[in-house]
Amino acid sequence: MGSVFNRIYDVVKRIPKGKVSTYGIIAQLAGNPRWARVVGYALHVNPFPEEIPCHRVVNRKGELSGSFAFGGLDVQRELLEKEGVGFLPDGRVDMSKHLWNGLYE
DNA sequence: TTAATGACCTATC
DNA sequence: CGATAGGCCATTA
Repeated sequence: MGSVFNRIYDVVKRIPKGKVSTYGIIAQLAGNPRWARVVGYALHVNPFPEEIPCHRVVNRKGELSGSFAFGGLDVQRELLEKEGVGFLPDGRVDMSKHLWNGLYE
């Protein structure tokens, strides 16, 4: 297909287990740092939720998305915790420890 | 083709 | 620190 969406999906698929990433970083890895919103839209229409780990994608603050299409924020939180991702008392993801910047897999 | 939309981000008050 | 405003881009109708 070659569209931007596919690039975004490809990047999201590369997120290692136990790591999380932000829309901005994914956009940057996809090719353009200004595709943050496009990333959100791409995941919103997520055609293959089983292959695209959108639960590992959070916003800049580390908060989980409100319009999560998997089953709710609780499910996403459990999935992340199950993968070893730590959460802060605020209910946010510990970005300083689990943030994936695309340097490794 | 034009206009509208959105799971964002940054800067400013 | 919280709230507000603006910008940004591809995709859809």
